[in-house]
Amino acid sequence: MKKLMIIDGSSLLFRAFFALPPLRSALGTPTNAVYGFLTMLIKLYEEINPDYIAVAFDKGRQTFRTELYSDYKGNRPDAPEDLRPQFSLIQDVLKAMGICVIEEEGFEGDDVLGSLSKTFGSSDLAVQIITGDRDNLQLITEHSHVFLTKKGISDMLEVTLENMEELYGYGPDKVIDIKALMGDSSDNIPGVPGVGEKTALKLIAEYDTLEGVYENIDAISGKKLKERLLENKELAFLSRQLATIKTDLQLPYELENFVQQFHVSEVKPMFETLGFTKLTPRLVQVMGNDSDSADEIGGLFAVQEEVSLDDLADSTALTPDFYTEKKVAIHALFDGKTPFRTIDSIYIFNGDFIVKTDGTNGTLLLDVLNGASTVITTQTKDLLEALGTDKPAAIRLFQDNGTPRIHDISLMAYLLDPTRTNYGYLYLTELFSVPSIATGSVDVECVSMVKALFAMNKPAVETVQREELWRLYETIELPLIHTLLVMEKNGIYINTDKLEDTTVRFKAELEEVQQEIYDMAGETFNINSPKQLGVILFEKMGLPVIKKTKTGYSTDAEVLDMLRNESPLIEKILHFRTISKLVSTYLDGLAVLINDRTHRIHTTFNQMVTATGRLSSSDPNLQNIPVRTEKGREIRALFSPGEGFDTLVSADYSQIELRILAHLSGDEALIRAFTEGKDIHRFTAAEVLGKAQEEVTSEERSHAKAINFGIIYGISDFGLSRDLGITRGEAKNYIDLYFSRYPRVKEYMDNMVKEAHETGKVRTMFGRVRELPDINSRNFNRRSFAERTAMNTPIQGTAADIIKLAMNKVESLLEEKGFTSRLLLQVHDELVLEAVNEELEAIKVLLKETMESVVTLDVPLIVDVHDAENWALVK
DNA sequence: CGAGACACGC
DNA sequence: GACGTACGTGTCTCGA
Repeated sequence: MKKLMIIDGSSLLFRAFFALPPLRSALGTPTNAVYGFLTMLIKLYEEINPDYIAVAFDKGRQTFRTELYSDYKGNRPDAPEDLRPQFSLIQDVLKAMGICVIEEEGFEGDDVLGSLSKTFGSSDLAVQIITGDRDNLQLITEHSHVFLTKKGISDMLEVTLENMEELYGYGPDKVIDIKALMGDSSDNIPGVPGVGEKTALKLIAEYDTLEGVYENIDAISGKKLKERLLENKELAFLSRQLATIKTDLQLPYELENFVQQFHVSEVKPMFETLGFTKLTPRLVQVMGNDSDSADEIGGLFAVQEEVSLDDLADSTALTPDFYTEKKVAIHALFDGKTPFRTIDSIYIFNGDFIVKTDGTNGTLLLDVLNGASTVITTQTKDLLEALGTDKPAAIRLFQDNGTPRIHDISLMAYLLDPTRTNYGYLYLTELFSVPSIATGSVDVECVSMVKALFAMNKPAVETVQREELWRLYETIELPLIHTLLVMEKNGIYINTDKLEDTTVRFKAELEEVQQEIYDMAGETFNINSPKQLGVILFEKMGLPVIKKTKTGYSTDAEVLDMLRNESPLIEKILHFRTISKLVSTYLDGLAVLINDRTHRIHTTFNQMVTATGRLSSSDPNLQNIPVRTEKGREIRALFSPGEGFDTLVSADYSQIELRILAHLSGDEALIRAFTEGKDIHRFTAAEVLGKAQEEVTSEERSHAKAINFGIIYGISDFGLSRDLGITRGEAKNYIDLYFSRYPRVKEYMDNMVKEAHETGKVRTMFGRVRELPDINSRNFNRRSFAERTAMNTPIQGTAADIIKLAMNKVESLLEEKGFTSRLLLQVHDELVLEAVNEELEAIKVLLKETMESVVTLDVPLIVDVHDAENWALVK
């Protein structure tokens, strides 16, 4: 049912004024009452979520009541000086917020409330009257409720036809008759002198109305009382007239006038002037926004309908009836550290009821998750983590017919647009057009979240299916959650003795180099500060400035490399940088992340970070452990098989991206190179230079390697010239030559860019999509970037698809065959496992066969598998 | 606390 | 002629 909220503006403003300490805007205007009023308004929106709203104010001191009785409200003091200007201020603010403000000359706000309530209240429209004045209780009907402000500004009491008798001992119809007898000192309504609340209540309870009292006057016991009643009969009837709120004013309003037209752009500047900095977003959240500045406020939607915690049941409600064969939405809060967190509390919504419970009864929760037909959540990995122990919880991801049971809405959103930085509720509610999350207590928010989740399920699934991403979700991404969690929980062992030893040695070396640098520079400075280093190199020593950054001289490795011959100091700086990086990021960084219980390192694999579909790894990042330099490999050598395991195994795809390029482009020469098992860089050099492969020099090969690399990334002659230290013209020649030898590659690249221009997106072999909004930008930079992305993403993304598919398959085979050996890491084109000797050969075969056959391309996929006592030697 | 510079991986 | 290899994460400095 729709709701009309009518606010007694004068009453609320008074309340707010006295409830809050004095506040002033920067210009000195008192603002506390206005601020308090708005705070109450937000609260009301949260509680009532009205469809229509009007605010009524008193107008003029002279009303029909003062004509009847000149002393009406005669004893009321003037409003405080600081309050008076706030009456017009609040009206301006409300009007700016698109809220209908009503004043009626000669009448009080109450009369407007009464008349609106009478006019509009019906079985189709519930009226909610907001006031601090109990007189308004007379307006209560079956269609109109009164919310009375109590103490402060946040406490409200809803009075209805049903509960009024209980609360006050009488109903709405008695209010005016009681008042007629007892009077009201605040309004200076006389009543019958000597009759107070008690007597008035008793009389009306007995005789119903004022008329009834006088008709039965003889039956009234107490001589004095009878006398007073008779003496003041006229005054009593006058008092009743004064107390009676008018409900028959003809007001020129239609319901449509009470639809709020909220425009942030109009309200925000006003609030800024008043100094209400935090109010705008809160208002936007509860009132929604008329799209005029969705970007500015983050595109919030209308807030959810009222979130009541009254129906929040505990775990006793989790009977099979609650979840069996039902869709449930789940949101949980966690305790502890990854990947061994536990559930602090969990909210489960089955579309009708919400249960909140803790994680103590894990079996029950597993039953719920496995008994439901569909589990809707954004926390699949976290739930599998917290409900399992050293392995992911045994929760079925698929129904028997193979369709996903777990609907991870965040993961779906990632597939729909992988370029975003987060997939939280704020974004999801907007993306799938459901009301945004209510704010308030943790309970209110979590309840609001499970409700939102439930509502998102349908639009999310439909959108994913419409965008042809469902298959990707079910065949790759959903099962991957399990695989990733297995690896996270497994963790990888680090040789701590060796770690300590290496740390000591590297730190000593760092000290030494640092001292040498200070000696050579003739002063001490912070070598880690590019700014200070720049001063030494380019000002003190006068070395040529090669490159500048936004903030000063560039001192990066490329620059220092060019300055190598200028001073022996440069070499030392580079050396310092290398060691410093290894010590801080890797040695010290890894040491603090060794788990106390497992003595292993447990990274987090993130599935929803990269724009291309790759994984990322963090805390720590185990995908960028050094490998290129001798010193760096000392870090890598720290990673070893843990207790109960004998060796580390690495399986890496050889040239997977170039192979994918060969397949996708269909280029004959490239396909032939791979089919014949050629060294692709040597082959390319020979092709491009038009000579025999045996005659290719190592320099020529490395140039070709750089070209191959560049091709994958969307080459430019400038980039290549910089990489190879050749002129741009020469680089361009190389590229042209490359494309002339691999014509279908050129064609493929052009096609990708063309397709992107036409459709605004590109896809991988498995349908993973990436939108390229800048592809038709007039800005050269942005457009060029998008074009390179169009060339690179299908290749890199397809590689990501393939290895994800492979690792899922490897994991399920390891489980199926009951191997002890297990997956530890994925590094883009490499899987790392720890194995026991008895299984080693079988594992190696399993890896090679599984990974190579996971997809059939026009070129062979080749996987190199090795094992060794540490990760550095596994090659 | 965020931006910038830098460096590590694929 | 612009811009100038894709994709990440972590550490450190520096200034608000």
